[in-house]
Amino acid sequence: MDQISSKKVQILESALELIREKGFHGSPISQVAKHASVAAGSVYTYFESKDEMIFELYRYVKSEVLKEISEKDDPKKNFEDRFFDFWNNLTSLYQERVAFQSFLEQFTSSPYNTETMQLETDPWGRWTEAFFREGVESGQLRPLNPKILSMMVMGSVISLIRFRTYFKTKTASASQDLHLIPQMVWDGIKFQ
Amino acid sequence: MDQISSKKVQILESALELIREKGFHGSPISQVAKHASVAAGSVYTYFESKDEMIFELYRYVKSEVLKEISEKDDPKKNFEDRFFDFWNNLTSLYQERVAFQSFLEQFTSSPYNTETMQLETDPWGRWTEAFFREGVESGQLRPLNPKILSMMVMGSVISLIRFRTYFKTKTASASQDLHLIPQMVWDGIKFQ
DNA sequence: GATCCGTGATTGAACGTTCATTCAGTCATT
DNA sequence: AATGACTGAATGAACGTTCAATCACGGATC
Repeated sequence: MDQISSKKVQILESALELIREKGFHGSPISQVAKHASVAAGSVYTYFESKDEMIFELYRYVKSEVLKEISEKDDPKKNFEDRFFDFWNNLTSLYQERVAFQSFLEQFTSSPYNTETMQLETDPWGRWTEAFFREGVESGQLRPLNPKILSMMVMGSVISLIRFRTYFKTKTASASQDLHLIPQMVWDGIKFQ
Repeated sequence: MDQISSKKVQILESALELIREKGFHGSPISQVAKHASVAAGSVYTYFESKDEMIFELYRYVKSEVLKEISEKDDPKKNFEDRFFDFWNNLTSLYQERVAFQSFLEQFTSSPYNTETMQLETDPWGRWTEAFFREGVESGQLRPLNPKILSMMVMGSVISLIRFRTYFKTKTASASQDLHLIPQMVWDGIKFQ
């Protein structure tokens, strides 16, 4: 019953793709609707306003990321392995679904990301926090606030993806080195 | 002679502040002009269009950051000290001038950040790349492409600032741990 | 010193466009 | 025939940009 109507998802996915290409201003409802093969007016059957649509898109993307990453995590492994799984799964996901990463970045740095929005219950945020807390409690990570560890790791993932996206063509040499990044991050956060 | 007209700087600073508060859409030329105490039409004496104004703002902010950071760097010190100076100076700068960081993030993740824009000669980008190259060549950093090292460090700085901004009030405990971040980053990138 | 003129900067109302949103009408299903 | 989903043209507000009018000021003239 928590099933989201398929037309609603169609609209969200259409908005996601458009926003990746053109940003928030470059994505009028008329275009979003056209790409989703519905009429402009229909968008308002599913969302109160464009703003509300974008807030729901934010929740949607984070819930998709959570679904994907949490289901591939194996809590029975030791934490170091789980960390590299986490890293690889997240970078692959962002690589496959470029619009996820692009939308999240745009949203986060935009004024949509109000204080209210940040205080909203955030399953993905709580999951990552719990993940890193386990690392700390099992003694494999530095004894720091898991929010901070999480922030550092996520920041690196984002930097990496951005790097890959921007420097797709040139600097083939550099791309060799990219494999070393998760190790560097691990060396930074592990218990020494 | 390369002096930028003070009215032009007034407009840029006004736009910077407004964009930090309200983002690109929330910063119409009429408002930018009002905050800069000029008429809307005058903006077009200094910039061809709103887009061109935003591109110039991007160049302006990066040149200000370069000026500030490069003048405080002391190449005579050993690289580890220079790294911590770099870190502290950059975080302080972004803390003092919140609009710099906010604008750069919004710009980078927006469609303004076209391929053409990225190919433009970028003194700040070249400076940081040279900085990390020196670290590699002096044997104090891991032998990686300096672009990648630069990216990792900048990503962490940004994450830290974001963290500070968003979690200003709550989690006072966490803020103790924030001091440890540059050390963690250094442990990740130093030659082991 | 007072007055006038010319020039370039500055103004802000007006224009045309784009967009979010609405709603009267149409369609599909039962 | 009734119901509810769907449509897309119409509406009005907001915006980027233009440009005729005004202003500020330095020099020329008396």
